[in-house]
Amino acid sequence: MGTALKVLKLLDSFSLQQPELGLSQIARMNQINKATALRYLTNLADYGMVEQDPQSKLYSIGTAPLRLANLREAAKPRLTAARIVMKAQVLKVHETMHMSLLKSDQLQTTLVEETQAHSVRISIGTSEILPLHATASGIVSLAFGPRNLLQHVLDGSLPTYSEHTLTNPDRLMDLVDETLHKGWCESVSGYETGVHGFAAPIFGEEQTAIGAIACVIPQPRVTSDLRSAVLDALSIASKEITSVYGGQFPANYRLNQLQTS
Amino acid sequence: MGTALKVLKLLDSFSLQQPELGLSQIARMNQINKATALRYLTNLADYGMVEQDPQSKLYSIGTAPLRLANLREAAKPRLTAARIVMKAQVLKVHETMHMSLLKSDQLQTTLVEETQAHSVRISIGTSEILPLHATASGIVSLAFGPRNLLQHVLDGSLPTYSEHTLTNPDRLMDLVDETLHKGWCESVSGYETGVHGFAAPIFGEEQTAIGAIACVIPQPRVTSDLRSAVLDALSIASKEITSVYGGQFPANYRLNQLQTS
DNA sequence: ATACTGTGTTTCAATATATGAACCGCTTGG
DNA sequence: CCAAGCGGTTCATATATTGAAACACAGTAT
Repeated sequence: MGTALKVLKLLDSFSLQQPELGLSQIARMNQINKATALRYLTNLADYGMVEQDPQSKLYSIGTAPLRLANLREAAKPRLTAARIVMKAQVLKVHETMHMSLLKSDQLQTTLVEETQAHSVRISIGTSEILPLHATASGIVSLAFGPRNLLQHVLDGSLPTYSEHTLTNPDRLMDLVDETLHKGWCESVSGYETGVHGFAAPIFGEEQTAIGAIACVIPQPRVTSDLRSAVLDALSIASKEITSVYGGQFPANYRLNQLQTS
Repeated sequence: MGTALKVLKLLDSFSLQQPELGLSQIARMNQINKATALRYLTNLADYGMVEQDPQSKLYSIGTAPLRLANLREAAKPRLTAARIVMKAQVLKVHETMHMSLLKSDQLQTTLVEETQAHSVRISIGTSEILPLHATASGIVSLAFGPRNLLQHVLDGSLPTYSEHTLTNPDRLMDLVDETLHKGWCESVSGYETGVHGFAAPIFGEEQTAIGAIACVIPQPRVTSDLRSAVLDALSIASKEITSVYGGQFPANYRLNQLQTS
């Protein structure tokens, strides 16, 4: 492994829980010599990747990442990058996918990538607001999103959209729990009759989902082979779009293919 | 110079004008061997600092900076970091400073750091909207901000706030031109009588100001020594806050102490 | 067809660079 | 008052970096 890569990996020492670290601490975490750690950090600081508080001597993330992030956003906006990821997966599973993002309490459809493989396909409009309790994307958002969101939905009314819409708070909680364990969610005709929805979370800051990536399929086409392919696609898209948004997966998150229930 | 720093400096090859670069191009720009450039870029790509388009083989900024920028923003928000910078300068010049940011067409005061050194000092409220044509911060924003902003202001009315408010579009243009050359602006009683305002730009994406940092002083205290100290402070604050916002100075920008006119 | 010029990538001996144990000065706490 | 922790420095040793040359490939002009 090159020296430069080892230097860059020091950046992974910093986290939301420990945004500031001392020299010896960093050396211990990465199992490198203190002198080496100092040289690494000096290199990072020279470029602005980290900065050091003159008083406390503690290191933290610097301003260079902000500059580079601005540059990236200008050159390759998040939405564009996310769309590219989705296109690739749609070409693999031949089913329509959409991405929705949480705007305060609402789940807003932001990107839709329709498959060209079938004449019968689901059409969703951009900017559509999805009900949190009645869609796979919504359930995923409740399970992995901000803590207060679930309570807020349970406190409100749970409108009925189809005969299969979950309107019982207890059963909704069960589904959220199951989703937390599986890492993904399947909604069977919960929003529109005859439509299966599969969704996986998109994470922002560690631990919290900022939205969901989903695949919607007309019921007759759903087979176990297709389900398996869709989950693979969602797993990849979830990872890559999370990365495109600068997010991080919680340490314990995994998308489990096999249904454990 | 350490290898790691040389590797990091490759990131400076990318710009808004050239967001995608090839291997040979990068090697030439940085005057390093092609093989070395490849190793450097591989290191950067392994960490996600850059990414390579599989088809075109071109490199661009990757997603790691987004992740690190999120982390930094969570740990040390821009506003907090900017306030720290301002505090340090206020302690040096013993005069009140404020930072204002452009929100679409309006210049909104966002941070105020009052000096404790004088009993007579200017008080400004946060969230105050500053007139673009009548304050030093406003003129700086017109000079270095978005292209259409100046035209928009000239098209509208220019309200009078004091007997010294600039209401003549031609003289306003002159002041903007002068500000463009000097890199800073002084407003004498243009907004409130008896108040001198000094301002320098804060840049976001290259070439465009996102706001201004200013120092406001009661007229009787303004001396040439103080003016000189204030300009030094503004120069430093302008640089550091621009950096804290992940911005970059235009290549030709410089804050000129000596008034050339 | 053929030679030319530009890619990106690989190899390997020469050498410049990174490494880590020991040490220093300092602060903290028992 | 000593011991243990910290951040930072030194320098001989060892290891990782370097760059010329050669490679395969893709256009482009001869």
